[in-house]
Amino acid sequence: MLAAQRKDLLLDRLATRGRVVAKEVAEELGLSEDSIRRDLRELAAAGLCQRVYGGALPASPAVAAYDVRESVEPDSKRRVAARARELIQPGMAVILDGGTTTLALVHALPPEIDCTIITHSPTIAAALVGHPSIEVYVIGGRLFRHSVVTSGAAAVEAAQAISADLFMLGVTGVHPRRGLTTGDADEAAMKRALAARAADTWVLASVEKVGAVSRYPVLPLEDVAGVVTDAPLDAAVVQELVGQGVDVLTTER
Amino acid sequence: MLAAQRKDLLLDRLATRGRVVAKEVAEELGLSEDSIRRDLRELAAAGLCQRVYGGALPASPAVAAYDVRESVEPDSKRRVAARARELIQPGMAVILDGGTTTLALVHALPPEIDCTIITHSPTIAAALVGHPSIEVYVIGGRLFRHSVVTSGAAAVEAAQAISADLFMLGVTGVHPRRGLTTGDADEAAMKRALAARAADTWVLASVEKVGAVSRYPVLPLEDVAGVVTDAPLDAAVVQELVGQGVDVLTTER
DNA sequence: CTAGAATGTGCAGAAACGTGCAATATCAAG
DNA sequence: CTTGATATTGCACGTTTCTGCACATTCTAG
Repeated sequence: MLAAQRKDLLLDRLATRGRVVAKEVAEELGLSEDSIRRDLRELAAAGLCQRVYGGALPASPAVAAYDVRESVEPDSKRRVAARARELIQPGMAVILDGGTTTLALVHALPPEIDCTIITHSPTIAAALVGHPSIEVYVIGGRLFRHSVVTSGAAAVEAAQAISADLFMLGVTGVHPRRGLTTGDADEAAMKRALAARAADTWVLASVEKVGAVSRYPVLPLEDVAGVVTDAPLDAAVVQELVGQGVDVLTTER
Repeated sequence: MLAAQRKDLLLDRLATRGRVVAKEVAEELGLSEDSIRRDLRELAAAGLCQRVYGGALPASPAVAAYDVRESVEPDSKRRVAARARELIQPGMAVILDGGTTTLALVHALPPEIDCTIITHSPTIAAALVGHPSIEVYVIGGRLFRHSVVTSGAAAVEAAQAISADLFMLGVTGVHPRRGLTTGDADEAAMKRALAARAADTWVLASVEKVGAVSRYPVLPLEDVAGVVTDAPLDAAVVQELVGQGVDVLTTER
């Protein structure tokens, strides 16, 4: 086992299990705790994890991540959600991605609206209980902790069985040249699978996402109907998007 | 369980339940109250909580509004959950039914337990995000509002693809002659489908369910491994259940 | 006021840690 | 193929941290 491989494994474990115990990994890989601790020390120095007594935790704790994200730009998310809500008409079938912005969209929906919502996010599904006239369909599969959605092979397969008018897509990066990106490969594939099942895909991008780029590509900008954002219309990045023929809905009046 | 993780857990509990009782957490995590108290002392020193006799409260009183939720959750459900938790061993695959009792079971689970949980309840799935070492699998389908679980043909079909060691079943009626019953026909069918996928089915029945009968039959008592309840062992109904060969686990010591 | 529970402190054993060092593996140049 | 430089790994040892217990003290309910 190469040292670099081992570090990847450690990061992977941090992402999926939320922690690494030095003793456990050492035993599992058949080498000394010293080596594991050395790796963790280097990862921590690179800012990729947080060392604690006994092992390490994610730099941005996977569990806390969701709560923390909820507090990032809440006003911006609410404004984007309010604008995106106008795209949803009675009778439509809409796929909602996971994430805090789409959750804000649920809260922004009129309680009496009559439509079908399909989602792979347990959080979104639970939030929709308060809307009795909405028919809710949950896409099952393995739960991916970081953003609290189902993904993986089973989820993609389940997604093939549905079709919808709209897909409200959340990503962590919207960039004029790099397109739409997110932080996890499996999640990116799931988003693509969902986009393929909807007639139109709209991207919800609160202000901090516009111009950002994450590691894994989701879709090129040509494949979406447009972007709903809170970024000022005259910002350079927004103008660049418009210049590429992307339909940009802003919250400005 | 890492010490740093334990502090995260304490903060999480403070945020979601509005309080922490040192004795409870110590028992749950299987370590001494001293350690919990030490943690709480340090968190208090960092201004992250407020120590009180017996445990701690959130530092900011705004969060304490959730205290209400805690008090409406009947102790009976918590006791049943604590007893049922002992049936779950590391490495098992467990199907969790929806409902408040199974949700209490999730809260009672040791955070570091290493097992697989399969559920058709988005609420349960979302609650399990706090348990990084548990692999969570969500059964998709149409959302049935009353108890916030997926059911219907698609959900039953998805359930066929899984198998488990245990099924923790929640019903609204446990009766010596009428067996297990619930309030919705579709939901009853879903519960049957799940029971068929597990080696053993245990019924979680808080005190008000024992002796009650609802409209739709779920399973006969012969088909379950046993009942976990909070009802007194010497109650007539419980004796009648035992007389029928039902294995009854009570919370009495 | 009193009994029982919760608390703080000091202490000791166990576990984890960092550092220095030696053995081994890897690799490039000669 | 050999040699020397470099990196990796495991071990030893002294240090730090964590944890549970004992005991004296403080707090709360009745």
